[in-house]
Amino acid sequence: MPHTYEFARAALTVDIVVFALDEEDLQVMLIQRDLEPFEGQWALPGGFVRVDETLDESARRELQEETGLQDIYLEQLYTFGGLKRDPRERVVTVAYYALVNLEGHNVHASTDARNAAWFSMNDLPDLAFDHSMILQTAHERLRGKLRYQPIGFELLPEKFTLRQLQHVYEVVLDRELDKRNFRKKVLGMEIVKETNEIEKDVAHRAAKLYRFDKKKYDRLTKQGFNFEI
Amino acid sequence: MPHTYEFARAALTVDIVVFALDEEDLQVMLIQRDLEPFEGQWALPGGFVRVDETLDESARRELQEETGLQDIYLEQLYTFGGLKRDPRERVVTVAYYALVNLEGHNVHASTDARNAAWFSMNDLPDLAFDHSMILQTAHERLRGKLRYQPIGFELLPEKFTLRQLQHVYEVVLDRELDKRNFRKKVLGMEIVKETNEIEKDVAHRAAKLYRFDKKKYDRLTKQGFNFEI
DNA sequence: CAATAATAGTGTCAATACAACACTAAGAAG
DNA sequence: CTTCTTAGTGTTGTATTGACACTATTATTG
Repeated sequence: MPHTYEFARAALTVDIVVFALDEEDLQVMLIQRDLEPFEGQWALPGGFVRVDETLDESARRELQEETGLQDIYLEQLYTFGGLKRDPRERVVTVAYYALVNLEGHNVHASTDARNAAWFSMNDLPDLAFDHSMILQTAHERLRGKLRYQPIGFELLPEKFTLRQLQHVYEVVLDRELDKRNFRKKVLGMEIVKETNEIEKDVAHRAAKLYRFDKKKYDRLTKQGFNFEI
Repeated sequence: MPHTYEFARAALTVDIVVFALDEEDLQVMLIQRDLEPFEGQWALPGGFVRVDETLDESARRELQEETGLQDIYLEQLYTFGGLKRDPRERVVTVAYYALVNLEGHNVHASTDARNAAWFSMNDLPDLAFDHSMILQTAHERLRGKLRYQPIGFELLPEKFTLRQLQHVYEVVLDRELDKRNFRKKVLGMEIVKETNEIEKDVAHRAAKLYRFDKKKYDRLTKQGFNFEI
């Protein structure tokens, strides 16, 4: 047994699972690769980490470059370090996941001469590298986190109806919720506050708009409050 | 703005937060560094990832080399990639946390001519690098995870009393639990099964020993059962 | 061997939280 | 003014939680 080993100086990338919500489904942003390997295939947005940036910075930069998204919810997910996950050489990737609302941000359909698009989580193409596994891990994490922490707001515009909020939970948790119980619970937690506006341009009675009460949320969190839904 | 950037080929390490439980406190294993930087200071066990091993393999190998521990609960925690976390050069570390029971494994007090020791989480020395932050992150994760998943068994020997199990929860969650309610809950979940043995060498009535019922646990988990305590 | 000391082991009840359930109100569209 | 669509609202039975105190068993000690 040798006394010295070759240490990995792995190429380091970040990959980002960007979730959003349309009327129906949970959506994820994918980018069509314009380079080998996996040229033409769909993949998660991401890229190499630069020497002068932290992992978080790198993830934010890639997101901005590839999708135009800025100032959104972003959280580190997991680090994937399989030996053969990139056929060229060893590449370790730090995966992140992000939540955006489609109304508030206008997402580049295409940047860097690359083709970017939203896909429903219920109708995904084959993905490059091990990105399917990363995506699955992100989906599980989102479900788990939403259950206990109010991150559903990140998928909605600043002002939203309780119907929309319920829809977030139904889509992500993949089960129907009772309207009355849901409203009781959310209003009971007192982490949304009513605005004096109502939704516009709907062909029926308009619902009140609410806003996430971050201050109250932070105060309750410090007291160890539990936001289970 | 240049068209090419220098990509990070960061040195990659793993660091492992090994938790155990003594009669009183949650304990963590630390190793006294015998090299610069931070020579003489206490640090988490860990080391460089080799080119031919995955991250998980690397974590298990380091754990084995530095503490003699094998076949224990090990889970990836978070990846720390701050620019200055190592004063020599950029080093990205993938942190893991592990749970062991002190009775079942005999842990090297010392390996590699290094000084290894258990420290109470309530009485920690200054740590090298950003290891205090890693340790804090691990502690939060352990608390969060224990709350919803039955990993408390990993800190106990194969056969244990309900008193011991309750103690795990009390120490990790840092609050007292009611004995009757705790027993009701754990037995109600049916994920422990009684052995026909009792504890030995105690100066009072001996308690029954139980064993974690992994099969039942797996079955219930697949059905989406929730193990909240 | 009797008394003591230490922990094992057990049940009830009140308060709270949860889940199931259906109708009226408001506004838009024709 | 009729119809359509979604907003908005309470009650009740059931299950879960949390608070609470005593007897049983075993080892130890005098």
